[in-house]
Amino acid sequence: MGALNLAEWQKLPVSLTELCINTTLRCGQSFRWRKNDAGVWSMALHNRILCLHQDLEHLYYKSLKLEMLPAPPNSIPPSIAPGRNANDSELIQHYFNLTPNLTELYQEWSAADANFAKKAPKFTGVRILRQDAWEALVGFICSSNNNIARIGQMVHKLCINYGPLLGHFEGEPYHDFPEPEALSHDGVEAKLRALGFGYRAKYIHRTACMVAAKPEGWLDSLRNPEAPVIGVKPSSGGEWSAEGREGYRSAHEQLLELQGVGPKVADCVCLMGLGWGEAVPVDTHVWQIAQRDYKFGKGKHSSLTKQTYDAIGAKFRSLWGKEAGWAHSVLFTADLRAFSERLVAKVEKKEEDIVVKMEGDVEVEESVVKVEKVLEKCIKRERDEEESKVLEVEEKVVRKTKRKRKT
DNA sequence: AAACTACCTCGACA
DNA sequence: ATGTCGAGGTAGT
Repeated sequence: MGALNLAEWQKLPVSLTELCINTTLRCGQSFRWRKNDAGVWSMALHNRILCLHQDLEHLYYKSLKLEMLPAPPNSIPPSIAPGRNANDSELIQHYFNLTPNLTELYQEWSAADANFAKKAPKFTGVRILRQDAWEALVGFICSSNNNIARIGQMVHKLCINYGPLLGHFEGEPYHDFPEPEALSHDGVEAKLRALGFGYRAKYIHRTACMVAAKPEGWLDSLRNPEAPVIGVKPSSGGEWSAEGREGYRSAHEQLLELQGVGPKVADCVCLMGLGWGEAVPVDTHVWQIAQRDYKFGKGKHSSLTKQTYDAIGAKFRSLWGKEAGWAHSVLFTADLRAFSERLVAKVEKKEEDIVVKMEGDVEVEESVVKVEKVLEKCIKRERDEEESKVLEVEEKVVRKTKRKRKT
């Protein structure tokens, strides 16, 4: 751990069950956050470089003083009302969507759904961010047929090549996310292809052209009025129904007109960029969850057609209610490969103990390595199965360890 | 409507 | 060492 002088930071009292940035910032909602060895998260956001750190009781934050040139490069900070400059505290409350009581919501979802109650306890503090809608749109266009690591690389390349430079932190340049106009010029598609975007290059360029051609503020006009940009008073989001509110359905429909935007991407933008909590993006993970835990995958809904897609969303909305997309995100996170180690955390602890005890014994170290490989396979094979089965695997692996140690 | 197929790239795995 | 596979889908038949 590096020397973190947290006394210099601002802080907000937040429990890990209300917000866990370590999970929330890695679960594939946002693709731009970086974490250093000292446990500091950082990202360029709204004309500043924001740094975060979290412990058991507080979320610490500070934004870097930028030795910036007179004119801010990007005169239109996204998600903030024109002419208004949010302070760090406002920005964090807004970005992390801190108003809803997540602990209470988890309780409600658990009471309504035994499967949620079973899966959620190891994945508390997963909160839906309020990201800039345009950034979310482009990020999720990149997500098609892709993995989270590469999406992050692609978004990073977009910022480096087209986004305004805000400053440096720990020797690294920090760029804001590029505006639609910056991605709408001729030659962008070719360059993005050269940068490794593949077929998504065309989608990004064409969508940027379409959005740039719309009236200023068009994307934010699709927001849930209950979750407006900073500086605008919230108003009613409309009447609730299992199909979703009218405003949500309208936003979804309009997003579908953009290139590279299908139902899943549109729902991601609705949920994470436009504040519509009932949006339920159904991707391959969620489709698998729906089949495994919610009886989809048979008869009428044997494949993921548009009709099945809508039925899954309606099912989850009727089960979890107005913030169904939030609950869905918890289960999605629980299924992510990147978090599968959490299901066997105890084993890893034991491994560490063994290594420490037997330090200096070459033979044993080798056997430990072998066991780790076995563990990996177990994790991969078992990650979709019940926790009880994972526990069985734990015991087997531990016994194997002991045997190998003796030989 | 539903079912197929092509689509870029990259790291993991055999 | 080289081939195959699949990753948070979408657009076009």
